[in-house]
Amino acid sequence: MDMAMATFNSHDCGDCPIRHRAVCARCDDRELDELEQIKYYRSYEAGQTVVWSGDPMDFVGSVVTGIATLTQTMEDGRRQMVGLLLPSDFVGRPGRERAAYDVTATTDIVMCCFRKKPFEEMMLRTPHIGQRLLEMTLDELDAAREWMLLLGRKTAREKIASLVAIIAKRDASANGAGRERAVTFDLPLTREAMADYLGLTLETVSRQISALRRDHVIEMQGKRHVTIPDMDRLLEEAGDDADGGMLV
Amino acid sequence: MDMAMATFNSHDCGDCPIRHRAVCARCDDRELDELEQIKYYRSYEAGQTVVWSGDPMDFVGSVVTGIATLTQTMEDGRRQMVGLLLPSDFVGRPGRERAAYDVTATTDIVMCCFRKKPFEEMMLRTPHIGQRLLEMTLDELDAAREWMLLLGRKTAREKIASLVAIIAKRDASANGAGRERAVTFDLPLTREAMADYLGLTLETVSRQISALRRDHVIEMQGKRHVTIPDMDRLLEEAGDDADGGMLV
DNA sequence: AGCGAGGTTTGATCTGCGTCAAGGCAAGGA
DNA sequence: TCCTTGCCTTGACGCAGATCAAACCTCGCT
Repeated sequence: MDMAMATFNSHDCGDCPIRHRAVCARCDDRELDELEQIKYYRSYEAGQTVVWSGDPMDFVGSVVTGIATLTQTMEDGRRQMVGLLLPSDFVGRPGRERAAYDVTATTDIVMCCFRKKPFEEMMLRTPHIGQRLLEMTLDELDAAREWMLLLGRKTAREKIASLVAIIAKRDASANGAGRERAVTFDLPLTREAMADYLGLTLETVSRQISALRRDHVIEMQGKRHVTIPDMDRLLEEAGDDADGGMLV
Repeated sequence: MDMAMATFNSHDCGDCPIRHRAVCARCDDRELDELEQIKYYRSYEAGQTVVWSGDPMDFVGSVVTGIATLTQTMEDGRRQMVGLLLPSDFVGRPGRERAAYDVTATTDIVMCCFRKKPFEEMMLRTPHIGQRLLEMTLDELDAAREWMLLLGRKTAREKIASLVAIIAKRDASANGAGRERAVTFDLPLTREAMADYLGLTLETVSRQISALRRDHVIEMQGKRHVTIPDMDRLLEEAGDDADGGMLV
């Protein structure tokens, strides 16, 4: 853990603690200086909307701390979350002027943003930024496709188990955790947000969480704090293969 | 239409008729020559598997003619299609050695492939290939997210209408068609493949197609050939906003 | 302490789609 | 010509999850 923090600090891009996983991961000092010119921070409180779908969006950026979501809404109000943005995830698309989705802060967040125009110009001059962005986009595409399997074919119980497993995994890797038993963390989403992510109603989410608790697949302290006594058991409930389904 | 064919031929990459939309879209003559060195064709018959998930994959490439699918399978056999590959769509991921999904030909197909290693090297030397690949990947990501909305929130009827609309649209743009009424085309998928795409069973697919036919949203000649008397009506049934939901 | 709001849980009931089962249709092979 | 095979359609029935409804818990505010 101490090691991990040390790594964070020695690799910052200006003062972003996420540089080693972000778009500027492979930039040298000169390039970081150049990015610094067009960089600024934005912060939002839990519940605030960062951008609305269809609005002009003149920046791109990464989440530094906190959690945001990407959602799509139909005219009659049905909502589907299409992305969960955890620290170091990238938002915005070079070459597009308007946001395609609603971006909402579900906890207080800080984002490290670059003005879009100069960022695009720099991308053209600095191929490895584009390459890094391609890698990140391909990872996102894989995540989206894993989610399609979940939405199309998994049962409500499997959906909940999958979501808990994913948050546990991301949380563990963010905290540099190893192989210890009894993983523990907070659910950063309301029941309603989970429902929007999983293609369920909030009542079904609540019932299935209760059921998993009753069956000792998860334990809960209060409504948000989760402990996982046996990660393999959880992954089995999620219907994933043992390694969690992701090729690296 | 004649114009369109002329355009195809004057832009070929070697003899790929899809060059203007493929990864080599912005290559100059020297670069095309270089690609030519590492290029070869593969063809498969309807029903054949191109690669199995987890198998080593030493090439990347584009579909030239025909239609292929990307599917994911759970251990108990539940299947979800996660991508539909139409002519000009790209397959394979630079930087990964094994396929993450099953790739299957649903019609006879021809693919234009590049050996992966030299392609990756050329990508490093030729930034605009990577940029083009990024554009294509971002488009795929948008398509995947639109599909997440469909899988998570649409009814069976809306799912079928959406699928028909998407095939109609892709087909129309491939054939350079304009704004004429009464769009007509073949469904390139079996009922079972549609079910795998839509997160339904084949019986439900069949029933909903019958229902849309009964309600004159679509007309059918035989089991595969479709005519759409009123595209706006179809899009309404699909639950999309008028323009089809996609920002460009 | 009392109150209200947002989030959560739980119960009762309904329904869209899955499951199981039986046939239909067209093409190809003997 | 008949039989097989693959694909599609239709019907009957059941269930997982949606919908409607009520109440609870935990804050923060007055």
